[in-house]
Amino acid sequence: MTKNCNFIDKLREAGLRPTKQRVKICEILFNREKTFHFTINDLAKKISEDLNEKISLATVYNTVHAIQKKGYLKEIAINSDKSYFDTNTTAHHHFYDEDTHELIDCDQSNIDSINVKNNITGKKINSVEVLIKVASDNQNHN
Amino acid sequence: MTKNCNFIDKLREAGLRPTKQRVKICEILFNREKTFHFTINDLAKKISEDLNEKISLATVYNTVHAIQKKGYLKEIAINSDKSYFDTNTTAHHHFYDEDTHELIDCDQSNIDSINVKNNITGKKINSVEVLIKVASDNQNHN
DNA sequence: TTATACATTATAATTATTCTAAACTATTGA
DNA sequence: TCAATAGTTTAGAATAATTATAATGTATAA
Ligand SMILES: [Mn+2]
Ligand SMILES: [Mn+2]
Ligand SMILES: [Zn+2]
Ligand SMILES: [Zn+2]
Repeated sequence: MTKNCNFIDKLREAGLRPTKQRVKICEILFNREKTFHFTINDLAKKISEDLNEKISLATVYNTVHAIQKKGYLKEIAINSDKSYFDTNTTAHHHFYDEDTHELIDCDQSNIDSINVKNNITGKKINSVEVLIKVASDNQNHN
Repeated sequence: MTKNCNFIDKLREAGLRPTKQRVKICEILFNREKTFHFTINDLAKKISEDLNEKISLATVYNTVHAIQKKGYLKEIAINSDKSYFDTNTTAHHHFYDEDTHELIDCDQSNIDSINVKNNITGKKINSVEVLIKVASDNQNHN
C-alpha cells in the first residue's frame, strides 16, 4: 500500500476512474513510508506545494471521500472543527497532541487489547478505539 | 450535582453571574438523574420546548462554553459535524450509536483500566478515553 | 471514434460556530 | 438606595468547513 507503484490499476480495481487528479492525490497519500494523518486543508496545501497544476478544493473533497468510501482511508474524529483522515485503515489507537494538533498512531502493543464486557443490546460493535490526549509537560501554572 | 437545588449559588461559586438564562440552562442540564449528552442544537430545542421565553443561540453557546470552562461540562469529539457535550465530567468511555447518533456512557467497570505503556516523550497524558462505535445488528447485506 | 457516463471545476449554498456592537442587567460601594 | 461599572444578552454579520449545483471536460465502452 505504500509502494511507488502506479495507482492507475489500484483506482481501477476500486471502481474509480483513474483521473489525473485522483492519481496525483493517491501518490501524495500512499507513496510514503509512514502513516499520513491529515485534514483536507493539509492535503490541499501539500497538493499546491508539490504540484504545478492545481486541483480544485471540491475535487479534493470528492476524491478523499471516494477513496474513503472504498476503505482506503479512515476518518478520525478528534474535534468538531475539521475532519481528520488517516492512511492507516487498520483498527488502531491514537495520541493527539493538543499543543500541535497532531495525530500520532499508537502501536497496538502499547495498549493491551480492550475487552468490552457488556455491549448495548441489539447492537454490534463496529470499532473500539482509544484516544490519548497529550500536551506539553511544562504547562502554564497559574 | 443532579439535585433540584438552586443554581444561583452554584453559578456564583463558579464566578458566573446567575442570570436568568444561565439559571434556566443549568436547570435543564443538571436537574436530572442521568447524564445528559447533547449538542448545542439539542439544548436549544429543549430550551424552546420547556420555556415560554426564548434564549438566543449566541447565549446558549456562550453559556455552555462558560460552564464547560469552569469544568461542569465536558466536550466529546464524536464527529466533525458538531460538538457534543456531556454532563458527566469524570473520565469515562462511550458507546456511540451510529444509527441514532446517540452517545451512551460506558461504565468504567465495563472496560478494564487502560495502561499506556509508552507515552510520547516530553508530553503528559491528559486523558485516555475509549469510543465504542455500535450499530444495528441487522444491517443491509448487499 | 463517438456516445455515454462519470469527473472536475468555479461558485453558490449550507451549517456550525464565533464575532460584533448595541442594549440590558447584576453587582458594588458611595 | 442607586448610580457607576463590569459583565451579559442579543440580533445579526462574519467565518470556516463542507456540500450542492450545474456547466464543462474526460475516460471508457462499444
Ligand atoms: Mn470546536
Ligand atoms: Mn462536517
Ligand atoms: Zn492513525
Ligand atoms: Zn458521557
